[in-house]
Order: sequence, then structure tokens, then C-alpha cells
Amino acid sequence: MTTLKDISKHLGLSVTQVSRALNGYSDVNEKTKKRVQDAAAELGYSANLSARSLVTGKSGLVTLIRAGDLTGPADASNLETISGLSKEFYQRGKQFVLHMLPPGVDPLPAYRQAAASGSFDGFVLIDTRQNDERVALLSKYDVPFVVHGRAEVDPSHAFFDIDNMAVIKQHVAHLAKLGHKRFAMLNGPTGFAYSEYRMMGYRAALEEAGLAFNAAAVIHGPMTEPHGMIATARLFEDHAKRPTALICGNVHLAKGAYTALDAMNLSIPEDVSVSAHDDVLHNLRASAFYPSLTVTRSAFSDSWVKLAETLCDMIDGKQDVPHQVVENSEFIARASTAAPKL
Amino acid sequence: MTTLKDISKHLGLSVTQVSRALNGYSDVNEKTKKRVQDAAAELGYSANLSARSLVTGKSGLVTLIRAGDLTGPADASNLETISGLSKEFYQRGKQFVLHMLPPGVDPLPAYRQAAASGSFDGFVLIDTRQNDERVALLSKYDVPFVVHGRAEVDPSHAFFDIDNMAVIKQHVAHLAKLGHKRFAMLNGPTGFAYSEYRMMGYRAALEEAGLAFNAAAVIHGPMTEPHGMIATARLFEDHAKRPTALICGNVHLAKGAYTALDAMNLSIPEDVSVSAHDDVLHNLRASAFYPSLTVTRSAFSDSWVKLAETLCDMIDGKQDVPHQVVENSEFIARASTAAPKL
DNA sequence: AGCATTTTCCGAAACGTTTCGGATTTATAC
DNA sequence: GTATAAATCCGAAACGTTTCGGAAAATGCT
Repeated sequence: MTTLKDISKHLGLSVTQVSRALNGYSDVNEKTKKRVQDAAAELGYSANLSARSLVTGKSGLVTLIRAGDLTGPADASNLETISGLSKEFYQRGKQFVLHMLPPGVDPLPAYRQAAASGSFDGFVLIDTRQNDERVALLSKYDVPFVVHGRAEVDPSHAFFDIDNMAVIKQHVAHLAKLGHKRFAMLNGPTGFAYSEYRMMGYRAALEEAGLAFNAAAVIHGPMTEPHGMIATARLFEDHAKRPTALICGNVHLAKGAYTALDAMNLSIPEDVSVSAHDDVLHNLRASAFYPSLTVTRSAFSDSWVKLAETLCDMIDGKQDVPHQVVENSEFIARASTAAPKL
Repeated sequence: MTTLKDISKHLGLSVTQVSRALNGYSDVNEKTKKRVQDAAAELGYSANLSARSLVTGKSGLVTLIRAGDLTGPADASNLETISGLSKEFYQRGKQFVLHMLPPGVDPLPAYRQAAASGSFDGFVLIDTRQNDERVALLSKYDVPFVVHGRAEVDPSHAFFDIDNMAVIKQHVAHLAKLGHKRFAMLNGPTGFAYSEYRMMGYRAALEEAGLAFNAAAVIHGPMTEPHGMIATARLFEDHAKRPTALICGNVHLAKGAYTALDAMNLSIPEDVSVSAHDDVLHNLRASAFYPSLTVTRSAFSDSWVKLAETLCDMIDGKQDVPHQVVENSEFIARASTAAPKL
């Protein structure tokens, strides 16, 4: 393993200058800078991270800790999460440590230990619930962390989120303008901040449109295709009270809804208008639906970029950058929504 | 962050003794050992991993480096790979660092840099090709690594693999015994060691059964359901030369084969016997096929346990444990194979 | 008591990097 | 040519841990 000393001996320079040359300091001659870089490349030098960590106090490690029950239908997005984060951190020079716990294990002790050891520069929190205890824990240890979504309604922590209230408002407004009066929504599971935000947006938008809110027409549950199918079937059970507009939390739910509606001989958009929020996952494209699906769109993958960027900024002590980012979603009207039949 | 020095001052001991006490050395009095441990707990001490790494030369980090084009149909197994490895290493006290490269990027430079930096105690290699350059690279740097599958026909590196020759031999033997004479096989992509091993097993088993090998009846390609469908359709195009037995590289291929055969009005097992190798992935269960699928079975998840175990043994310098493990697969005859029609 | 052993402890060096303060060289101005 | 400023370099200390070699204290043996 080549060290700075090796390079310094090889070039007749001091270790100091070699270090400064490689780290791009301004007080080293451009010529020697190049010489050093060439020598480093030639000797295959790569900095020893432990040594660097020791003196800088930063380990260069960030981590994601999760319970390992990732074998469900959300597989694909989980893989995108993990690989997306890894990729982003890698490009920013951080090592991404993945801690997958055995299924069903409470992750909190693992978080506590990781935080106490001080071995990690930062944490990424995903799948956060409202008032998530992990937020309190990491705050106590005063270690940087960034949250996907928001853990509270008015959080003090760094986060990246989409404007979930606005998302649903766009759907309702679009459908109300088309003339719909009987709405239904397939929301995510209760307890997650995004579900609550969407619920708030739903109620507010209905009120704004002068429509009554019907609690029975909102079903909370996992955002999967099977659940979308089952829940849709339940929503349309009672012929008398059938909604004419169905808003789905994501495209998987919408996919299930399509199947269920088809099975019930209801056509889209003639009998029912369907719209959804589209996270732009690779394995299910909203534009490939038939009829093509009206959506609000915010690429899931944007999150990783922002989350990584924010966390790195926090670690590097940049104060002037915003640590709370709310992204807006684009509304795309397609063929799955139309005016209701009279 | 409390350090050894803090504890030593607090107790009036030397840093040396505190270190040795915490690491359970025998040359420290039991009484002081307890005193030190209590003080450590009281002060919330947790060893600085960077400092330890620097002197021991072991970082406690193991890594998996991959090109990030994981958005294809193999998603689920990739997630199982990653989460499985992470879990196993975590339980063995190693930090699992995931390096996901942007899609299409040559991973070799990343491997070189990671190996040269000496920051990692070990590497896990998956999706290895025959004579994989990564094996040569890591061998050169003399850093421990373990391979899923084998990168050469008679490798010198540590690996965990299933006996792919025997796998196919079991299929052929079973089907030949039932009376089949016209075989076909959907194999994995060329260039991968397991595909080659399976090919060897296929040829050897046919010869053993006194049957001729027909090159046109073997199709190499991605082990996905769509490819299984397309390849099967092609194999059964020519009515005159239709095989009566089809061996599939995995259950996804088999799934595609089922669909294609159904579309061609060929029934299983009356017209065609189908069997496959089953990696026991969570998202597609062989026993849930209709008719239920005859398989050789080796749980993919066993690999992570063995790979992690082996790599940790190598890192800790255990010489007496076997570093090359070939697992046998269980053969399970089910309803998808039967004697051919006369 | 004197000596040998064992037990228990400690000082100092080392790991590879960054960084502080200052030293040396080179360029600029008069 | 000299004084001053700028550019370029370097020695030494520090980060927190482990470990080598040996020292001190306790114990055992005659």
C-alpha cells in the first residue's frame, strides 16, 4: 500500500506538500501539483481513510439502517432507494454503509449503538412515521441526519419531501373541474406523514370545491397492486354509492384499480376517472397504462440526489444551504380522466 | 467523545492498561478490569474505529461494488443479495459498504481504487464472468475476497457455489429415465461460469444417457420471464422437431415457458415436461406453479451466509476452514414432469 | 532472608493523514 | 541592488488506538 511518505520520498518533497498537492491547496505550485498527481497515479496511491478520519474527526461513513423485511412487493422501490443513495453518496466521496437488520427486529437499538460509537458522519432516515422515535434519538446524539419525507407536521430536522397536500389538491381540482362530485381515494398506510399530508390535502381540496368529505371513500393500506385491486373492489361494491373519480396514492395502486374496475365491467374514463401519483419507478410506467394514466409526477430518484446532497452539506458544515426541501409535482392529464357520465 | 485517555485519567491508570482491560487481555487484574469496564460504561466510551483501524490495519469494512443497472427484471434477487449480505456481515460485526456505480460505468477502476486505498478488509464478487478481471485485480492487491459462483473452471480463489454440473445432470437423468429423448435447455447468458458448468453437465448427462446433443436446442440468454417465453416459442416453432423435455435455468425462465407453451396449446406434462433450477426467491415460488414445477433446489439465501462467513474467516486469518464450498442441490420431482406421449 | 517466577502494570513508538506556524525561495517595485 | 510582497515549501505536532519491550510489584520457594 502506497502512502504519502512513499510519494514524498519518490519525488523529494515533504509529506506536507504531497498532501496539500493532492487536496488541491492553493499554496502549491501548479507544476509540482501535476508532478505529485502523476506520481500518485503511477504508484497507485489512494488515501488511507482511517488515518484521514482520525485527524479530521470525520469517518466518511454514512449509513442507512433498516429492518430487513424487504421481500414484499415494494421490492423494486426499495432497491431503487438503496442503489440510488449508494450511488449519490459514492459520487460525493462518502462510503454508504447499509445495515440490514433481521426481519422484525426493532431497529432503534442499532441506531443507538451506531450513533453512540460516533463512527458515522450522518444518517438517512426513510419510511419515517409521524413523530418517529429515531428522529428524537439522533437529535439527542447531535449527529447529522436527513429524512425522506417529514416525521412531523412542522419539522425542525433536515428533510426532502414532495408537497403531498398540493399533490392531492391538484388531483381533486382537476377532477372537480371536470364535473366529478363523488370522490374516492386509495391512500398509503396510516401513521406515515405523507399519508396524513395527503389526507389533509384531500379534505381541504374537497372543501374548496364545495364537496362533502366521505370518510368511507378513503381506504388506507399498503401501496401495492393487490391491495389496490381489493380496495377498489370494496369501494365499488355498493352500486348506489359508486364514486366517479378515484385518486390513487401511487401507480401500483392504480394498476390494481384498473384490474378491479375491468373485472367489474367499469370502463376508464367513461364510468370512472382514475388518477394517481407517479414516483417514476422503473418497473411500472404510468404512460404505459391503458388508458394512459393521469398523474402528478415527482421522480423518486430525485430524492436520493437531494437527500445525499443535503446530508453531505450538513456534514461539511455548510450553513447557508437550505436543509428543508419541498419539491413540487408536475400534473399530467392523460386519458384516464374525463367528465363523468350524466 | 470519551477517549481512552479520559478513562485513564479518571482512574489513574495508564492508557495501555485501559486498552488492554477493555480488550480482555489476561495480563490485567480482574479487579481493575471491572473498574475499567464500569468507568467506560459510565463515561459512555466507545472505541474510535478510525484510530483502531489505523494501527491494526483492519478497517472493519467489507464492500460490494456494482454497476448500477439494477433496474431490470432481476431486481428482486439483487435486493435479496444486497440485503442478505448486509445482514450477514452486520451480524459478524463488519460494516457492509455498498458501492453502486452509475449504470454502464466500468466498475474496474472503482475496484482498483478501493483495493489500493486499503480501506476495505474484504470484497464480495457477484455476477462473475469467466476469467473475471476483478479476480486478477484483487489477487494482485492481495486483499481477501470471496466469489459467488466460480470465476474459472478450477479456481484458486475462495468461493461459494452450487454444483451446476450436477444440477443439470439430475434434470437430464430424471427426464431420460422417464423416457424422454428430445431435450431442450434454457440456459443463462454465455460468459458466466455457471452457464458453462451447466452446459458441461448437460452434454455429459446426455452422453451418459446415450442421447445426441443438439446445439440448436440450447438457448442462452437473460434469466427472465419474457426471455423464457420468447425462447420457448422459438424452441417449439418447428412442429416436427419439438422437444418433449425442457430444462430451465431458473423459475423465471420456467414461468415464461409455461406461458409460451400454454399459448401454443401444449400442455404440461402431457406434451412437454418442464423442470427448472429453483433459487428459492421470495417473489416466485416454484411450488405455486400449475402444474407444480419439478426442480433442483438450492436457496439463494444460503449463499450470503456462507459468503459472509468465509470472508470473515479469511479476514481474521483462520487458515483451517475451507474457503471453497460447493453445495449440492436437492432434487424435487413434482407434477410438471412425466413420461412422454408415445 | 534471598532469589526466581509470576502477575500486573507502564512508557514509548507506531499507524497515515492533516494542519499550524514558520521558513525559504521567487517575483515585483522602487 | 535592495526592500517588500507573494508564492511555494517544510517540520513537527496531533488525532486515538494498539503493541512491543521492559519495569515494578506481588508471590512462591528454599
